[in-house]
Amino acid sequence: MALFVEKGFAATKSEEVAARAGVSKGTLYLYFPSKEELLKAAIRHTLSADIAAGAQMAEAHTGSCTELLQDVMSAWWWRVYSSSSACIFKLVLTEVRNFPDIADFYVREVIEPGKAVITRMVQRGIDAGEFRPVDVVATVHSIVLPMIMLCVHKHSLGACPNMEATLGDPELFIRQHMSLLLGGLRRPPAT
Amino acid sequence: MALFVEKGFAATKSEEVAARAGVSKGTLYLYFPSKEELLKAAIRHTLSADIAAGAQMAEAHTGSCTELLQDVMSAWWWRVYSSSSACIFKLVLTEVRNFPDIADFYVREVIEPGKAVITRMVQRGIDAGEFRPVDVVATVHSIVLPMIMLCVHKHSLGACPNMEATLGDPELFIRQHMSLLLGGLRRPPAT
Amino acid sequence: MALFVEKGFAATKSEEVAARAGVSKGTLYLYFPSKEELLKAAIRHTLSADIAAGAQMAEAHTGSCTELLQDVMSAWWWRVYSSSSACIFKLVLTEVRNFPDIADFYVREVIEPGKAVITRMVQRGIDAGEFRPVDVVATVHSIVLPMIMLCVHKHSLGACPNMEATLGDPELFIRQHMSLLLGGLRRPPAT
Amino acid sequence: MALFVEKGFAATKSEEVAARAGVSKGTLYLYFPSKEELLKAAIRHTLSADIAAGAQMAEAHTGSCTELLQDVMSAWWWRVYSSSSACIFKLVLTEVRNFPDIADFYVREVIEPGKAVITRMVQRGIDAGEFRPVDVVATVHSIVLPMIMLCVHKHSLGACPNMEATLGDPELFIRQHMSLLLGGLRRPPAT
DNA sequence: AATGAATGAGTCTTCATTCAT
DNA sequence: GATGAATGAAGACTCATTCAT
Repeated sequence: MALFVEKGFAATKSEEVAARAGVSKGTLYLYFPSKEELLKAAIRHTLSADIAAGAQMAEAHTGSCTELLQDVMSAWWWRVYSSSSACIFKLVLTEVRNFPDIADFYVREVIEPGKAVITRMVQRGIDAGEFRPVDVVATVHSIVLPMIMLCVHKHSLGACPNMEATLGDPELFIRQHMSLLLGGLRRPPAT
Repeated sequence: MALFVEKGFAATKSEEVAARAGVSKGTLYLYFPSKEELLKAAIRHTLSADIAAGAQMAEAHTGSCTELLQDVMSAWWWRVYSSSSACIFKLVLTEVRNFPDIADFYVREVIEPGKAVITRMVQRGIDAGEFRPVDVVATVHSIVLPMIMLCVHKHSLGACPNMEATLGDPELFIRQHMSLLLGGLRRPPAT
Repeated sequence: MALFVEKGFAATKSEEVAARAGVSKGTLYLYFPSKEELLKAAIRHTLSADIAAGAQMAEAHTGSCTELLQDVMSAWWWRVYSSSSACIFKLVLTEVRNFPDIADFYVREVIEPGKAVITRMVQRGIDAGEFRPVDVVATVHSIVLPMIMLCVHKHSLGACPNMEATLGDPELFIRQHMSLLLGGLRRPPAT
Repeated sequence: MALFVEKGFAATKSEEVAARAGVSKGTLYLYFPSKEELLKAAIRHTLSADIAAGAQMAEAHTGSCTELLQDVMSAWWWRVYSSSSACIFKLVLTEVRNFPDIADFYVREVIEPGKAVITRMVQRGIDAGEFRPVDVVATVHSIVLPMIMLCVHKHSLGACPNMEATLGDPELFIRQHMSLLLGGLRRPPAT
């Protein structure tokens, strides 16, 4: 993963992958029939339990929906951002046009479950009268797109020398982002 | 550009580039000393007047800052998203770790001018008492990161067969995104 | 051809072929998409005019059928044996099971035309009352199989050091072979 | 043997040989120091008793030399053609140039004993006044070369799909071949 | 004795780059 | 200026052979 994310699939040599894995070139081909299958296996393997974890965290939460989005979303995002899953986003964005099978898999395993969790949070807030009756889909995108963008950035420009600070402190930003969005989302107290 | 964005630098053959340009392989090397320089030239060339245009549109605007952000930002973003500049984001994300020179150039020519324009809009709103005294940098990121993400998506997953609709209608989303943010940004009318 | 015949397809390196042809490895792949296609092209190219020549020689012959078979067949065979076409037989025998397309081509271009020429000679002799009414197909095989075997031998055991003489003088053998067969073929003079 | 004959030495993988033998790759190397030695062992092992059998059959025969050649030769040939020894001819033809040790062995164990048996049969016929005083060596070749060619064919073109019938029925052919040769060989009855 | 995971030298094939025309 | 044939360094992949178990 690290090499594919850093250099891209085409620019990564199988020998480098083998070396990084501490085995020989031949050993790679005992376990994966081609470099392409190795990539797909790496992608599949990385998407561990992070999404399921988000759903669980959301279920377990007791409290207002505002707190739910503010606290649970931030915590979940930070977990993903800090983990090795974060690089999936850059990798898929980068390679999906050359390997279209990745698209189906990614949509099914990442995008849809991820959106479902957040959609439920937002919908719950609307149903409870805590949020204004906004367009749920657009709201979900307003919430997650910056989060994904930070993950992509971390493994792209943010991983270049002297570029770490380009987007500032990510954790702080996400808190303020959620706070700004919740400001627009919350129903104003009835006068 | 089209080929580099679609396949990535390493997977794009000079011969394809030549064919797409309607010249021969040799001709490419009359104008560019190497494939790498060709990439850099393509990136430099693409960043036409779109950023300057944003600044001008902002200067020319008369009206409230809310309208400024809602109307001018949406229009500017749409202009970029629809133009061939939109692919720059995906290309840079993809290639910057292999060609770190691109980083400086991109930060200097794209990120900083772009942020400056938006920062000025937000700051103006705060100074005018129209917006709450939020963290300006974070707010700018909340505004632009989804916009960049849509551009990236357009040339990545969104360009894969049967994936066009994954993020819904982008223009509609941006309007709702700005509206949600402005809801959180506007100072509540004093009671 | 020389290399494929000597070492076999699988044991011949494309680099050797290129070197023998006086070009670089890359140049080979400008003209042939793969080593396999190179083999097929080599086979197709070798089957020059030798078969047509046999037919012409047979047509042009005036004289008894005994002379026709004795003289024309020997001359034709010698022509093939001495030419670079002779190696085709060994090459096809060796490689046909790995590349079954070669089979159709070989049957169509070599076996069938070759048999047709000889069949006509034998049939003419029978029709003229010069030969006994033998099984024509078997007779043709009795004539040609030793001839082909000599060609195969020339490029196989016969090309090994100190093995040149294993089958004796081929030209002499073919004359005696034809003479023996004609002894069995000719109708005994009516008493 | 089956695999070496089918694909050739270079294109046969040791793993396939092991699988066909029902053992593991490692086990092969317990019994043979290298793939090349495995080939040589296979060749040596195949040449069982078939040649000695021919000599015995010839010795045991009582009757005219014409019958000897017609009956014993045909029977002997059929025995070889039908046995697994038949593939030796193709294998040696194919591999002898890459492994010249095979040549000596083959000449000593196959060619010379085989020729000796037949030479004796022909010579006996001449000495008995039954055959004309032909060139014995050439006659022996006229007899055996088509026989060997049929064996080679069986494991080459003849083993390709839809090519089984290319040379017709081999047993029938050999009988007619011997009959044709004997026609040329027999001394005409004195008038 | 038997195994099969691991190795890395060796091979086919690609493609950025050059240069004679 | 434009071309495209030629090059050869580089990379994916294979497979004979080894060796710890």
